[in-house]
Amino acid sequence: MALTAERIVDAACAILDAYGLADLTMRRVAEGLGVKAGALYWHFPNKQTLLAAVADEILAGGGVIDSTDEDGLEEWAAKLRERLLAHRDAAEVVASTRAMGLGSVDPAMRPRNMLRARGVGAEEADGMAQAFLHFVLGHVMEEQTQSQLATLGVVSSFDGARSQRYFDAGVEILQAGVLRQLGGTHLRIE
Amino acid sequence: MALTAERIVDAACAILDAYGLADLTMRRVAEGLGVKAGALYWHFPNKQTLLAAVADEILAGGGVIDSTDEDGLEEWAAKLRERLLAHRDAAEVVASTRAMGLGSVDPAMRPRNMLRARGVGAEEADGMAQAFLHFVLGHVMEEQTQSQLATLGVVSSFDGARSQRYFDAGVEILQAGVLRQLGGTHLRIE
DNA sequence: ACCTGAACACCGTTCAAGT
DNA sequence: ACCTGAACACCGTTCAAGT
Repeated sequence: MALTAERIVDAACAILDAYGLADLTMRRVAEGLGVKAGALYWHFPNKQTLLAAVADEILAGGGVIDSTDEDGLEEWAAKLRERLLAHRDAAEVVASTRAMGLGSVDPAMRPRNMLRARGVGAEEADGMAQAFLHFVLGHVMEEQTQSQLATLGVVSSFDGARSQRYFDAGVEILQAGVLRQLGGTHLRIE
Repeated sequence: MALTAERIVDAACAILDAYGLADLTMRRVAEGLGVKAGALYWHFPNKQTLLAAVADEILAGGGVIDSTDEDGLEEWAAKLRERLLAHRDAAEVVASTRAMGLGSVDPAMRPRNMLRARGVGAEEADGMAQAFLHFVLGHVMEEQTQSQLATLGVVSSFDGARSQRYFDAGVEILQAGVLRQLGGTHLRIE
């Protein structure tokens, strides 16, 4: 089997899911492919770039454009959260990739387009989309580390239902804020 | 000079400011103090704990409780951002420390108390404070990596004014969302 | 073109031994 | 009590050399 970028990304994802970001090392990815670590550097210039490809895989994962255009910001946020929760430490991977300016899948594109389609100006839509994205990433990041700590028995237990409520509340606040700024005419809650 | 936890934290902060989080290693901190790396482990059980102490220092830094109680959420957010921008990679340090459940300074306490003082229920205030905090941390995290990348010449340049506008816009959206929920029908979190 | 072998310059952490 | 010396088990990355 030839070593391809895709196979490397898949192996990296498998390690991420099974052991977490801390154990996602070039040596372990190589080992999972029956290859030496140095071989990976023919396909990726460095670890960061590989991680960015993993982030892209996470964000693009499953249905490509399954969400109908009728969906609102709340649905988008919920779907992004689901996608992140599907892979261990995914929020951290995406957040750091994003911060470094890497990754070709921009998770803020959809909300930005949704807002623009409803008449919001370019910069304003950008700001709103970023606010949503920062909230989702921050929330899921904390969610994933907390649940991980609970699994390790370091902390009592992780209350998933409570976390879900906090997420919904945050999204609702953001949604309400957007509504208010638009004069409540362009957007609908729900 | 005796090696104390405080001196170690100060040395770590100095390295953080000068070289960034990537270069904040136990060995370098020790070197800065004219001591061997192993010595640090008599004062801190591990690197994470030292980093948590650094996060506390960053958050508590300067005026302890200088902000008057008359300040609103916007002022709090602006001050937190300022504090984070004062140290390189500070947002990342605080975010990861927070996610791990470490650190004794809780940056969400003030906004939570402010909201509670205005009659918001406990869980609701929690959710709102978290939404604000996630946004601020996410925003500043990206701000700091972007400006860092600009310094390294990797990316064209960092537009501070634009970033400031985005921050203000995000805070305003959140503020508007909170206002709306306080004014009209209360959001039910359950 | 694609991968191995082997090294380089690091890490965090531990712990006997010194003082 | 507090720190050194020295090791252990790793890292990411590079690159001559093999095929």
